[in-house]
Amino acid sequence: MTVTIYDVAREAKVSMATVSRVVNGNPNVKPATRDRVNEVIKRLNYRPNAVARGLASKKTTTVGVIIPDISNVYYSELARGLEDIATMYKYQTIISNSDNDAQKEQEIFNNLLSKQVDGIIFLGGTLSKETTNIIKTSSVPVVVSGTHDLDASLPAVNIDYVNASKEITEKFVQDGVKKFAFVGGGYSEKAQIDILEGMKSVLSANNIKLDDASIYIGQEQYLDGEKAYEAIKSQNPEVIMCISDEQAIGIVHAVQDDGKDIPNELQVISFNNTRLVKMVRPKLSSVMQPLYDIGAVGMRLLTKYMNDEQIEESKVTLPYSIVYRGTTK
Amino acid sequence: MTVTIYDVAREAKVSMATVSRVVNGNPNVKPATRDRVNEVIKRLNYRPNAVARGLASKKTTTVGVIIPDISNVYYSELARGLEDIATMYKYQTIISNSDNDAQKEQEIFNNLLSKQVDGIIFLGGTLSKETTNIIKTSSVPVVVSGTHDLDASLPAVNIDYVNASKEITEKFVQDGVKKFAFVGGGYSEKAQIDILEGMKSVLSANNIKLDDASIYIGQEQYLDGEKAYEAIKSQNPEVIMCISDEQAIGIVHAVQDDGKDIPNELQVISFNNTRLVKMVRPKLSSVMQPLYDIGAVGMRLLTKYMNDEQIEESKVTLPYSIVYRGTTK
DNA sequence: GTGAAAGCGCTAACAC
DNA sequence: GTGTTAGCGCTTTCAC
Repeated sequence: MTVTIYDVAREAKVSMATVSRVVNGNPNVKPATRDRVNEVIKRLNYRPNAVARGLASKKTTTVGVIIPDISNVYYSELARGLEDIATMYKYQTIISNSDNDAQKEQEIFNNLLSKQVDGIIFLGGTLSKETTNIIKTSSVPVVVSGTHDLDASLPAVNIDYVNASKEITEKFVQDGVKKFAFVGGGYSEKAQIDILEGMKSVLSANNIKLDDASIYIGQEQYLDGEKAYEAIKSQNPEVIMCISDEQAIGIVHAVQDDGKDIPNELQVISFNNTRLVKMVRPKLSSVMQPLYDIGAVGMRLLTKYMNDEQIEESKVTLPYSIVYRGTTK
Repeated sequence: MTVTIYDVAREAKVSMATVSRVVNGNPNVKPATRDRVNEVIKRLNYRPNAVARGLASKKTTTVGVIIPDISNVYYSELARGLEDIATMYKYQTIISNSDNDAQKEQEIFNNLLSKQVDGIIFLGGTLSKETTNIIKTSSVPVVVSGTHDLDASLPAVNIDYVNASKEITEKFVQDGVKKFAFVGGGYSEKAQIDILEGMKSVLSANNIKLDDASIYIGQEQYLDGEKAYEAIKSQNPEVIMCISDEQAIGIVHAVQDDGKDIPNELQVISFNNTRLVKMVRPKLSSVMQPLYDIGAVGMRLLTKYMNDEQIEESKVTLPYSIVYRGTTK
């Protein structure tokens, strides 16, 4: 029924080995033979069985992707970048949603290993200690994109959130801002830690306090923005620094509904830089980060590991820039 | 190095066949033997090789997903629904972006077949004639979610765009609207055809003309919304019906920048119902469609085909509702 | 209830 | 350049 390499060999009057050579582009085949084999392949509509090939060669040209939630704009942008590079290097991607749940992560990881993927890329979210440990004992290469493991020992690609946060905070301090607030939550525990670290270092250097009542940790969602504002408004912040764009947009609307003017009475800035930033009025000030590239570079790094290429640097830090749009003065 | 079924068999003093039975939950194993085997599996940390299993059993528990663009909010929502159901039925998903390009679709399709996927789900976009033909000759089941093939012969899940369009158009006609405009483009050729069909049937029944100058076909993107408005504003439409939310939001902002009041001077309604609809002010009126479910139901349908379950209906039409929010009167 | 053995479709030595 | 052969790790008859 299905055409196998054996059928092709018989029909072309060569051995399976020769057919295999032709299919795999091995140069040690006489052009005439090659042509004959190719003709038969076409005529019989032969399609190599990747599963059999995977079993024999121990390479599946498949990589696993563990992602918190593909329907989240931020992550789907990373996924697109990663997938494009994978395709470029002839890999297919098995994508699974973890909801940033440590147990699901581990199940997915084991499934991927059992499918004999050549490599795994872990996106965003937070890497739990257990997951990190399992990863470290595995023999397939793993790259982390858009987050770190807790002790930053795995190959990873990121932007420098600490610095971005410092830069922004300094700018506001120089503008005379005294009351800061921070809004985080969702999958971005690592970003949260970094951004708070940046804020706190600058603020304490300037003797400005960031008390707990001005920190809100919720969900990275639009509707949660309202809750966030509700939670911190009594502190009368002059600036709200928010990880997620979607949440920030929720805040902007909640503030406006509260009758306050943005940016004159309250400024908002976010760190995600999804396409959403331009879809609000006023446009959202944000840290521009190359989402697509974070995914793409992560996958490129993974291909290097999978092909045993020389790795200069297992940690890649991509540049960011800060764009002050309408929600800041 | 890697532990195989043979290692487990030797260690547990049984044959490979018995280990295989235990792993696959075959009941014909004495409980005592089962326990012993399970103990060894655990001790040796044995993990079945899915590739070998796939080769032997001709089932890979993997399904292929062909999607126009995973970074598009609309499609990533479908993808999430589909993936959840796949996980529930123990399938993994290989996801590839086609950019709605017929040639890429076919390449992806062939790659998936070569990987011996148990089924394929085709999302959104437009199915070209060639792709449709290839699909029809393939032996793996294929389900189409969020679009139809041109002669609607493949199993598919959709909402009834024609009716939704009629309903909306009738409402506006009753409100006395005389000048309609339509904005489409991007991946949604099928939706476009259906929506225009619905509009035209109602309009012609009411002797209202929809001339070509009031139809704009562009890209499903925010920035394209401005272009769309630029292109049709000279026609002074009272209502713009737009497939994509993102594009519709672009239109809303372009209209506002033009100094016109929404909804009093111009009304806008869209058909995608992504999360974006609530993230603009005024909130976007739109056709509510169950994106997550379109993906989920599609995958459920596919599992039925893969498991040779009874199929009552190969075409599923999911309900929609029309929500008039702030961009309509 | 359990084992032996034949494949699944391919790659990768190795020989010629 | 090309063919032979032995696996890759598992499932699946078929015996017993």
